[in-house]
Amino acid sequence: MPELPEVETTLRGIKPHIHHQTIKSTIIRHPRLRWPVPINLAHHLEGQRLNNIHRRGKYLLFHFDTGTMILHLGMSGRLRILLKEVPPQKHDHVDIIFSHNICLRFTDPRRFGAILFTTDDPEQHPLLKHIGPEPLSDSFNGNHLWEMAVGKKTAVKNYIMDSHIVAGVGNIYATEALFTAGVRPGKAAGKVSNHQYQQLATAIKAILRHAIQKGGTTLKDFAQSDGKPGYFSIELQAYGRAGEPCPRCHKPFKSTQIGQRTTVYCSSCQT
DNA sequence: AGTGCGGCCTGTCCGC
DNA sequence: TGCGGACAGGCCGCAC
Repeated sequence: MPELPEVETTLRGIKPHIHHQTIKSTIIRHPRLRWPVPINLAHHLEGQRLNNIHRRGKYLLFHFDTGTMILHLGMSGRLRILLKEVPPQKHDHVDIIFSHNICLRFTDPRRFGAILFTTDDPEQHPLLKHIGPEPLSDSFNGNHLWEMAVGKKTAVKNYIMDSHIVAGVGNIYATEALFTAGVRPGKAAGKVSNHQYQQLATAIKAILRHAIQKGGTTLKDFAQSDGKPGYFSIELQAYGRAGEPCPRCHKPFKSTQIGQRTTVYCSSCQT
């Protein structure tokens, strides 16, 4: 499922093919995503030149003179570049075709993804307005986590997955970062020490950077025509390893539910 | 205000 | 082998 590194890799994969290109047509086969795809999306896009694309958290923002298309991959969404015509498959919901006949295809089996359009400042859009700092920026650090956590009783894992605290940390990398930093995921956010938050911020940055770097090797996959997704996996130390021995202390990993999400941790190494 | 949980979806996996 | 059910998951938006 796309986490921030996959979204960043998607951005890098598609951008060279469509940057500064003009949209010829738009095909919406299935408008029922997380929210309905705007009926007038084609009206906003057709004839428009793509000025730029950038990422905010797990959102991709496509900038045009007429406004901004906001796209989220949800948990099963994919974007591909098609260099030639490829018959659409079952879950290929939206095609955006550029004037040089390159197609940007949005595929999403579970339809938790979203495609929206705003004519206003996208940073002021309700979905983006209150989002926290980018995890790889300098404004995200241990002090930020520490300061925002004062008095919070929610589990630290929920806390770092809250997009208002920091943008784009999902279940997989939250689990991994908590393991790396030695922080128990169920601990109340307000009870985590400043020292642990420094470790945690460092771990979040490191794992995201590592995953993005790994993703760089798969960029070519975004322009494949055979439908192979351009995603990748890094070696995960804790996520999905319930019952397996902790690589540090060899005690079996425990599994629990926090905020209705599967959480794996080492009861000995994470305190 | 802060916190927790319901709901949207479908592919995959498991047990019968 | 076929089928039903549980599960996974991001994240908004509601309810307490």
